[in-house]
Amino acid sequence: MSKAKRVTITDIARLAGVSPGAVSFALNGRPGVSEQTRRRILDIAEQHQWEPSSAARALVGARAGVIGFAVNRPADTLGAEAFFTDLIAGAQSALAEHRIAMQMVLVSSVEEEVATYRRWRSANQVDGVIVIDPRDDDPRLAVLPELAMPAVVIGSRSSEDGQPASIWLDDGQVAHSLFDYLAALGHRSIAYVAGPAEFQHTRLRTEVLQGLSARDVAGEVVSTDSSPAAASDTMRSLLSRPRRPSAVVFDNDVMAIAGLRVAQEMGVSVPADLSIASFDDSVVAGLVHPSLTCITRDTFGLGAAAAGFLLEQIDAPEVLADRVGGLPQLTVRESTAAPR
Amino acid sequence: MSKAKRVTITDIARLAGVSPGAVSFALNGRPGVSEQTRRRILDIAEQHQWEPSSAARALVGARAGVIGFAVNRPADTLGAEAFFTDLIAGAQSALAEHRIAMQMVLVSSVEEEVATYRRWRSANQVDGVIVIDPRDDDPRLAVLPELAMPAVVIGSRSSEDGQPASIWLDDGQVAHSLFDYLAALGHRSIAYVAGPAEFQHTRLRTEVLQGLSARDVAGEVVSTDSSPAAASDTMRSLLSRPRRPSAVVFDNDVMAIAGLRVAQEMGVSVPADLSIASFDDSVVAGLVHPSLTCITRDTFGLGAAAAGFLLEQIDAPEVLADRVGGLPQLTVRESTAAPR
DNA sequence: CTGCGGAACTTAAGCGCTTTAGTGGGAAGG
DNA sequence: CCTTCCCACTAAAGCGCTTAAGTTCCGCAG
Repeated sequence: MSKAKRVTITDIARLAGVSPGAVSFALNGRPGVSEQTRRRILDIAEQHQWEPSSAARALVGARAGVIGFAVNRPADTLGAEAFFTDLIAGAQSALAEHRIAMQMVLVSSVEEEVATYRRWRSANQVDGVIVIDPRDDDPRLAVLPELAMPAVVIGSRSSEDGQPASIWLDDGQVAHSLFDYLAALGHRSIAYVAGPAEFQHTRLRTEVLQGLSARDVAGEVVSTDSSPAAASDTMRSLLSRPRRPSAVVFDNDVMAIAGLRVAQEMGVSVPADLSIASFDDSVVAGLVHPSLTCITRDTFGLGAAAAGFLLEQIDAPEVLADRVGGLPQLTVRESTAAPR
Repeated sequence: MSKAKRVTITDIARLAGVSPGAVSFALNGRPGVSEQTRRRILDIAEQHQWEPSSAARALVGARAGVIGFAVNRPADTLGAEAFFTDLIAGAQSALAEHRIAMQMVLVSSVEEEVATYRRWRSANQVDGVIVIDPRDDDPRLAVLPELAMPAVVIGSRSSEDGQPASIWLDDGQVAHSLFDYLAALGHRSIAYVAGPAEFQHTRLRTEVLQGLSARDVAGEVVSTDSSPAAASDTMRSLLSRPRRPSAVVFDNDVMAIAGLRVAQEMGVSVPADLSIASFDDSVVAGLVHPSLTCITRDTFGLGAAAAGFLLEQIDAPEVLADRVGGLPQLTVRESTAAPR
């Protein structure tokens, strides 16, 4: 097992009969070499399958060729939602063609997440980061600009000045399309089984539901930790009441499926006696019986958009205009109907 | 936004009144510094929140502090199965304490995967890789040793000499526990809706099923691309026959849920008229109605074990003994029963 | 008292790249 | 014919670390 000698910029330079500097210029598309020479160099590089060492690049303070993604969620519940994997897969698809890698790390608190960003910055380990689950008064949103770390936030909104650019999910509109639909069906008592209250989208959705009181719709919000177990418990207590809600909306598809099961166990017929819907879609949501009415978002596309946006920003840190991420749609399936 | 000057090994050396080399020795636990000095250096480092730049380390050929994970599956179906996310989450949990990051990249062919490994090696970008879905005659298994790239294979078996170490999932036993269970219930006609035939586990499971003919069990295998759509189609044609199988086993939970739905649509009662089971468990598998009998594997633990094993191997490349990864168990739920 | 071995450090080279400050030569301008 | 300028390119200095090859110095055997 001889130590495979790697080809370096010097080798390419020698082969092309130029200096390593010239190769660097050619590679990075900067002036200093003639078009003809550039082509020759690039050809030789390709022919010898040479790619610049990302370590060396990162060391001199140029691009690391990596973007970072710190996920702050309990590790064991990550797999339950398809959201992450879809998001990651989408981001990857956008990164792959640019030969950019994604570094993922699980953290267990916002503080740890911030520390991770600092570490990444000081070692020049990543060129930018994707941030999810923005909170009200989010420390991360202050740290990132301070570190001059390109970032894109996927979430409800941001856009105070000096905050990282964000892909803005119009959670208000999303909430409207679902809750309004239920109201229009005739539901006058709607329960919303939400995730942790500190997430911005939870607050937004809650506000929309409560705004429906103007239309004689009684909305009730239950905060949970987003676990299926919590969803089951909540559902059980909701259905044990003398006056049940006629529709229950869950924050994500797994919770909704858990809720659905409870309803079935308790002999409550869906959608005849109870409508169920979810703010997240997934393959299984359309596969269970009855299939679930959901807000369908192109999570894959969202990940791709976020990654693309991030790359743009790494290239031109000035441009900070927010973006709207895809248009979520209401997918009506079998689990919702007019109340009796 | 002044350019935040980063603290380097030289700063720490100066503060400790030693040379950078000494700091390096202290940091990496090698001889050359007294225990007393080592402590002092380490204290100062911590106090100034210094961590060595992984780029610089990687450049000199030492550890990159990153392990790689190239996933060769269609991007859009990744999210459907919880398997990946769980695996990744588990790996992360094992890596986090060692401050090792994981780099993930999606590839679309084995060739691309191999190319990725080569690139990683030549840029010293990762210290080792996790490989999944071993195939018969797998080119990856030959390339990795050639690259001297530490690797652990998660899969059915490997262990020809000169192949990377593997965490061995006893798919034979797994298949036995499920198929035997069904046979014991009295099923004499079992269909197995499998994934792509080139995966080793597919073959192993198939063999086990066919071995059951000795017990008068007629086994039938249908290869698919693992998509829920294929599962639905297969299920429909299976149930349209004059003589239906009395039990259908799916390669993963999403497929099983898709199959379940088809049965329900066609008015076939599960488990009274038909038993359904899956080789993969997930949260939702226990949540659908009827809940699914599954092989339950601690995927999270598997990821953690794989990552840990990989780290060991990076430290001591000689030790190559295979490992057995967790003990999968049969989780009997509502979807299986004795045939009429 | 000499010599020698080893522990505790220091020196300095070098990993593969980027980048700033040149250098040389040809074309344009006087 | 000489100057000036620009273009295409070279030279060389690092980036932050590791490591092989010293250098000191101290204790101890002879």
